[in-house]
Amino acid sequence: MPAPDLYRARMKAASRARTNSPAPFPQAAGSNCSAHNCHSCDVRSLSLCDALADSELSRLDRITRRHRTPAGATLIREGDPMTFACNITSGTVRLSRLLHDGRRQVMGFLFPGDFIGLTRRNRFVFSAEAITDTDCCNFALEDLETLSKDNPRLQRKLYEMACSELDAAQEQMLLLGRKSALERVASFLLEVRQRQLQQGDDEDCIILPMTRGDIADYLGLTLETVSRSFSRLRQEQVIEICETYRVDLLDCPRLQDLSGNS
Amino acid sequence: MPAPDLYRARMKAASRARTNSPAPFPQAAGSNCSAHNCHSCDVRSLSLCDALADSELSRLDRITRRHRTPAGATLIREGDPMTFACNITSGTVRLSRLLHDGRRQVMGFLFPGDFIGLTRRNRFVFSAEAITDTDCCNFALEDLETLSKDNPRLQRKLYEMACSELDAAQEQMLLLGRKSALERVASFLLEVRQRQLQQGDDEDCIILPMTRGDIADYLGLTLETVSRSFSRLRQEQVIEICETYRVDLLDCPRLQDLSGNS
DNA sequence: CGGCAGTTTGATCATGTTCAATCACAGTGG
DNA sequence: CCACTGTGATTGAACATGATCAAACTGCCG
Repeated sequence: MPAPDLYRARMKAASRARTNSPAPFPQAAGSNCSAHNCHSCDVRSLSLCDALADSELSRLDRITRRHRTPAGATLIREGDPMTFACNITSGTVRLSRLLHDGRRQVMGFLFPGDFIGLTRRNRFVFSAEAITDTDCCNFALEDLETLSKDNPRLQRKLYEMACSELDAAQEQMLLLGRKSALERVASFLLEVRQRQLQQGDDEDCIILPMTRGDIADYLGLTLETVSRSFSRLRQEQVIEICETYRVDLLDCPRLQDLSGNS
Repeated sequence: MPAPDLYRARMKAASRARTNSPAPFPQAAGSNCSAHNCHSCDVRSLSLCDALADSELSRLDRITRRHRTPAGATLIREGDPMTFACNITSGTVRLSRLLHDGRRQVMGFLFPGDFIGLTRRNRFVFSAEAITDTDCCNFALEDLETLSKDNPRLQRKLYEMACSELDAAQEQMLLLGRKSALERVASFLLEVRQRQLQQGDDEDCIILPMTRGDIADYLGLTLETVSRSFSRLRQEQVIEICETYRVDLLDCPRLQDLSGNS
């Protein structure tokens, strides 16, 4: 059973810990994206907006359904019919898949700008759970298809997003198939750093809103092994664990070496 | 070092073993696909053809460069600039990635109809090697982009291929992250069966043109572990190893159970 | 026949898992 | 205010799965 309260506490603390914490959703709802000054885009930019000309944005607006999901709650349940796609605008989401006996594989962590729905299946094969309070924009699949039919740029954008995800998935296959526990954890820390750089947080102090168990299920390890790897990196002065969910990357070049990516 | 001669021998034997062995490339070069009666499509159907109206096929024809690669030879070297995409029309190709110290992860095996080039990177991050003699159609990336720019159906087809690959990659992440050795091997056999069903070989006797080492590097195991898993499945009467590279699936339901997919 | 590449099988080893105890921290209630 | 509780993290010890090392086997080709 998840513990929404604790998750929310973690989220709040993590949020506080960020130097320039962005305005949360309720305030941002009426604000406009810098590129288009439009309603559909959020502060952090809704990735589909980039693909649309100003004149087409109102159509996107009309098919957009905003949702807020509290930390610990479920956005999508494994097996749900795939009737909509979803764009995260704030928060962190965990995508995971279960084997019949309860073994879990976390397929990925989603941050603002990330998209759910790049699949040809007619049901979701993973569940999506909010790790922190999460805002997203949902689009009925048929609406999105209608819109993309006469929007080559939107179609192109979807294609590019799928390709990017594929690149990331292949990177993860290499990690899961061939890397040692320490290499996996080092790679993970660098991946999170990379994501947070893209978000504009340009420090070497990274926020990990997910639990050690989540990280373990993402890396194909147990939470104990993840914890031991963190400890070892700390002992070797490569990282500093400021708080459980806040890690300072003291020596990124070293971390790069340890990640196995030459 | 690869052993081209042996690979070729394996391929020939495997080919002979198929009941309805299709005509190899040299003869098929002038033949036309059933759907369009066109030059670009091969007997086994070139996936891009499906997306094009008859009138547009000549444009595809003009940018198509056919290649034959002998077994054991390299189509793409890791690090090569991504200047072209590639559609396999016959044969089997291995996509693999190396870690600096030589550990190898096989990202996938490609069969007729499969496509290389669904990425946003400007260099190939994997190498592609022909396991058997292989025919493919190459397209300069800029030509393909020009063509897809005013062909929404082609753009859509590329998007769908990327999504399919993504679904497959996520399946593989679950396998690599959470399945036991035996479950991985069982899943692999069923995957190959599924692929060969799609190719029209509707028997429970599957052909494995790749070596045990290739399979191991695909499943994140060692070749010894793969071999032992095969032996165990044989002992338990779930499969019969007719020849090294030909396996009879005696009990598919059982294999399904053993694969971990409930 | 001998050599070679690939496979199979056995014995030993090591990495990461499992089981278990303790710690840390926040929230809660007497 | 402080003990009590619950969740998650850390650390230790024993264990197991799969890796590594090694030898024998198979089939093909020269």
